[in-house]
Amino acid sequence: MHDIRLIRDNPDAFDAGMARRGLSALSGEILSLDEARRTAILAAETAQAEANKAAKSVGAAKASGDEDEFQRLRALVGEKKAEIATLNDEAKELDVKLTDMLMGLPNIPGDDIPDGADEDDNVEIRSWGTPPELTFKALEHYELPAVKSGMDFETAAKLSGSRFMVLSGAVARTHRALAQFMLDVHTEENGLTEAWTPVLVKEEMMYGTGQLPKFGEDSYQTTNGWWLVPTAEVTLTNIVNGVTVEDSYLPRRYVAHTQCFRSEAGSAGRDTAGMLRQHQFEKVEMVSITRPEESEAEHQRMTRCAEDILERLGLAYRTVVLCTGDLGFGMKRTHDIEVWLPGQNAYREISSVSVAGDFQARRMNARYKPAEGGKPQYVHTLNGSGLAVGRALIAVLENGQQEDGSVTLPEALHPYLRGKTRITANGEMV
RNA sequence: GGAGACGUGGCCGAGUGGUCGAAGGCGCUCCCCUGCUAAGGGAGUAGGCCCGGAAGGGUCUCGAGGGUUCGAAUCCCUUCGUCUCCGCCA
Repeated sequence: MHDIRLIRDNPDAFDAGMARRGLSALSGEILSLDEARRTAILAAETAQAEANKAAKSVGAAKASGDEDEFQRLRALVGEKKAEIATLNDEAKELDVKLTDMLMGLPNIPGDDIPDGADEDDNVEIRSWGTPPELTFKALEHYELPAVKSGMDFETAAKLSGSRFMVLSGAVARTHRALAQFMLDVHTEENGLTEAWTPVLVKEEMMYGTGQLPKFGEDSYQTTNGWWLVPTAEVTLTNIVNGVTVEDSYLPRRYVAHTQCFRSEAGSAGRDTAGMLRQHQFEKVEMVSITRPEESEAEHQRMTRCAEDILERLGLAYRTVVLCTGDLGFGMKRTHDIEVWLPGQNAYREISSVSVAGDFQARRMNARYKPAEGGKPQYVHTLNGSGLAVGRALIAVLENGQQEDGSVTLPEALHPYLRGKTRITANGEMV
């Protein structure tokens, strides 16, 4: 959410920021609403102050035995009551209106990110590794002989419908190994704190990180009002919801491995084959809570943490910075990391690492006490996948495919597979 | 799920209708005293919002929301959470 004071102080800069998001100038409307709100608050509080003053005198009048004055003041406060209620309602209504408006507006893109309409305008900032040169026609993951028996979409469709999968045998085990591997690297070498969180959350938390109010269709809600998290960003970031932490708490770096649930409402027909885009998937998610001055460096650090996983797995990738048109609602800057998928002959997103600045912190009211003293300040928040486990599985399978139909598994995973190194063409792990 | 208890400032803990944003203690900050890692004395020590150039003032907040009342931390209702006992359970 935006700071109304900043909009007041510099409406043009605000409008310019929104313009980069393709939104028309809104500061005029916002500021007139803000002014009406403040006028109403002033009126309500003035009336309240008068009533409070009289109410305080009532006791004194009673004590001094001045019955007339006592009755007069009683009546006065009684009269004020209705007036106050009306003024209060008005002020509250305007305040809600303003908050609703601000809650619906996206974050202002960072100065350094490219303008653009869609993903075609994203800019590559680095790449690593080279796509394997295969002497045979590369298959997609679900076509691989080694995978066929371990990835069952028909049974999944029977159980749950489309965009679900059932994994079994060597494929299921590789999937599990990947998640364990990522967690170990992040906790033992990248300095992140492991967390385990709910995947059902209160509605308020979805507002905190920005899924609501605008993107409710993308997620699932239970009949009693819980939301299924589309990413552990929701739980990990909202750990500091409503909290003022000590300076020493920062920077705080979490990593969690959770299920994620997405309706994929807007992507009908896209990536329907295989397990690239599912309603339920696993992700190892990183979240950092930082001091404001640290968040930019943290964004680089977190991006490296994600890239690190791919490098250890020997998977070629490229990292792009999203242009304004592709940038998520609550983010200032996002790095997408795209892994090479031989079966698609393309780089596909496997991680998205973003810095939100104080945008989420304002929504959550998450603050810290600066070491140098003074008022509490909003923290900055960042989140990134490290990595999407299902997609990592796809990448490992496709990049390891051999001409004989078997799959060679990355060395980094061998310890997690008790020394097994490959999946044979008939789906056996050996 | 049933029965009961509780939820106050950084912490502990008073406070059952008025002068309580809230005693006292601890902690912390500053100052004084003290020739030395002790003791003592004094002052200060929540946040949001509104007005104001500032100083300062107003308002709200005693888990949250609503109500009773001229007036609520104190009474009533709802709700969330914690604890104890019983039941159930991965």
